[in-house]
Amino acid sequence: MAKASRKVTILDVAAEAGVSSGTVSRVLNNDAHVRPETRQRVLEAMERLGFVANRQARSLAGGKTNTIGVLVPDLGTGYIGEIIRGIDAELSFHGLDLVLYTTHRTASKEANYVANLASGMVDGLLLVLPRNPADYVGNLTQRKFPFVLIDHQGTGRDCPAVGATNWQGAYDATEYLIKLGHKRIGFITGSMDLGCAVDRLAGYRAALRTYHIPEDPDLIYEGTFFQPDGYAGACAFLDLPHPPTAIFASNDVMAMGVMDAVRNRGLRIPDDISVIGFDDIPQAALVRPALTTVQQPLENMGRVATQMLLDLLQQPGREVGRIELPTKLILRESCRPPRDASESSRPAL
Amino acid sequence: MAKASRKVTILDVAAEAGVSSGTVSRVLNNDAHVRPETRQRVLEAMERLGFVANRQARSLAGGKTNTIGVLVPDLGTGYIGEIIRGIDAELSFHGLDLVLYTTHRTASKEANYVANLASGMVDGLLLVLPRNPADYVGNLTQRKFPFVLIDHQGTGRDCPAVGATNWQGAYDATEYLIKLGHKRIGFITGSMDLGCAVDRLAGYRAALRTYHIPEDPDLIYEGTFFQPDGYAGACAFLDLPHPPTAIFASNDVMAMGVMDAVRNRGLRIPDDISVIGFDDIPQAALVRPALTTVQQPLENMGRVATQMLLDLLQQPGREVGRIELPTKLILRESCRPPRDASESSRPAL
DNA sequence: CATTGTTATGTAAGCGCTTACAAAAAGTTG
DNA sequence: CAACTTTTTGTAAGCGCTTACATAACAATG
Repeated sequence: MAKASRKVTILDVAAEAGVSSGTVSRVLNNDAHVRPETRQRVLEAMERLGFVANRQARSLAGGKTNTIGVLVPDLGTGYIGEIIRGIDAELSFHGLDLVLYTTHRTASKEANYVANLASGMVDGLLLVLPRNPADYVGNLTQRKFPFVLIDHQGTGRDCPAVGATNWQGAYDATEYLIKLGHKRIGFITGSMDLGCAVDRLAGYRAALRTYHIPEDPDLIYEGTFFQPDGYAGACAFLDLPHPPTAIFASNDVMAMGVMDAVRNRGLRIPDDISVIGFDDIPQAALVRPALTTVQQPLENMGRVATQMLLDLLQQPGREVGRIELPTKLILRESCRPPRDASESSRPAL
Repeated sequence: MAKASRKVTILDVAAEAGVSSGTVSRVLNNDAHVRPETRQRVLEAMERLGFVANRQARSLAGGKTNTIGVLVPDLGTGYIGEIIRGIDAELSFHGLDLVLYTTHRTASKEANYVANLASGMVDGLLLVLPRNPADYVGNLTQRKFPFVLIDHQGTGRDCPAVGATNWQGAYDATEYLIKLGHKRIGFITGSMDLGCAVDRLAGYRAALRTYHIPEDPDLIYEGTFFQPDGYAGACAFLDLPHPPTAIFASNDVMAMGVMDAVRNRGLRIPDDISVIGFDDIPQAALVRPALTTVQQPLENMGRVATQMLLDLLQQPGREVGRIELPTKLILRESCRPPRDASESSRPAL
């Protein structure tokens, strides 16, 4: 008995089952207008011949690819991997394929991929940490092409997007440090061309304002989400005449760089300097002291974005806004009240 | 001027340029038999109309998909991400698409995907950490369907594969611990249905034999490459009447579980227990103390495997064997001589 | 039993492109 | 200039499947 082969087409199955190719196609597509006995006969013929449908032909003839394009800035970080895991799970569940493209953080490459993919190559797009969505969001929306942005803010227009409460997360983390008694809190930003980085900085600033702590520009270091920037930012802060007593980094990887720098200065965490990160990647719990961080529901973001996209596939042009999944402050061991804090200096609650 | 749209076909371009669709196709495929002036005219018409070729149609008519299927057991770990990064880079360079499938470590799902994908859906397959290649390797080889196994051993036949020197890597790591003075070295295996796990255990055993250290079955814990097994294995070792002074885990993720368990016992790394992992995923350098580990050239494995596959695409049926890329022991901070070691107890060099 | 309505199946055009083969055009040689 | 060769282009079948429409078969009703 022959196994799966390129040569078995619906014509072969039709001949084997004694029906037309149209009926074979109906069985393939679970059309209701097939008698159960006929359906069974066709399915058995498929099994006997080892028939496997040709996806290209189905896409071309049916006008659908059953494929979703996923654009990511790069690979290899746990952050992206967790999001893709959620995407992959949802797509698998719905029998859709995932085609992966890496933009290498290049805006022109991103726009180029989008233009190509949205021209019939995929049924929809998931754009993870997009660089310049303003370049193409208007066009996609006008054409009712289904897409969802993941972890993004800032196109100047309402469009399908899933993110986390970056602002609130950063506000909560800063507030927590303030309530511990910290009045000088260093902040290391992410890449400021990304909306999530902008929101986290804004949350930090808002918490300072709420508690009437003046913002000190020397306590804000612009980073790029990479570990060396955490290290460099912490060194810059510790070189100040009045160094901070706490450092809040915009992601866990940079927070680990901060921890390195603090230790290299012979200082202790959290006795001398408290540290907070953002993301709650698995390693945050593994470092010592275990990192206090703002947890992002990465995998769930992937899932929710995919579900949103699938809804859009069913109802093209439907109005969908932004969904923000809650962040959560995860308290571990990297924070404590500042050394010179006393009860009288605590903010009134 | 109209931009990319599904509606522009080669017929439109042919009309615009005043040639036949056959000529448009020749230009599309860089056929030599087109006059330069004609070619230019057609390219300009494509530009004017915003033509984008339909990939499904090209695949169906031309019999090639220009797509490579990549099967992985799961996502979210740095290990897989690094390999995919290498694959992605090579495929991008050659203008091929990457379609990603996750088998969720299920052998039947793996075999099913392979059967489907190898039936004209993709031009070739890259199988990362395959579960049961013996199920389908014979069929693929017989049909001259191009595939490459990544990080695999044990199909009982020679076939295209890229791996790392697991045996040598484990031998080197164990040797290093022995030379530090450790005589009781715990070993946590990976999933023993994977060849790489088998090789690592074999390398560990070989090093013990070389230095005449008797193998103690209580010092070998069978794991599955997941972090909880590292934790559980370390707990089992530390509960022994004569616990080990060092623990070598078959991958970094489990090594991090070991670190957790050691700390929860109030012990210090490396003062009380030395720890070694395997892989050198990015996170290995981030934990504290930084993990000594056997580095696998993950990204390069992805690259080399992809190059091998591209060669096979050009010459189907060509005989290709296994390539092993060298591992490398990366010394960091998680190891030191055992507490009771003295110079006289060091093995003679 | 005749009529009407519903379900099931067959037929064939077409999805967008490739490519073999035929025809036309261009170039070379004696 | 005629004959021959090479290059370029047009034509049309076909890749494997979908699906609109026509036809056949079956069921229900008066």
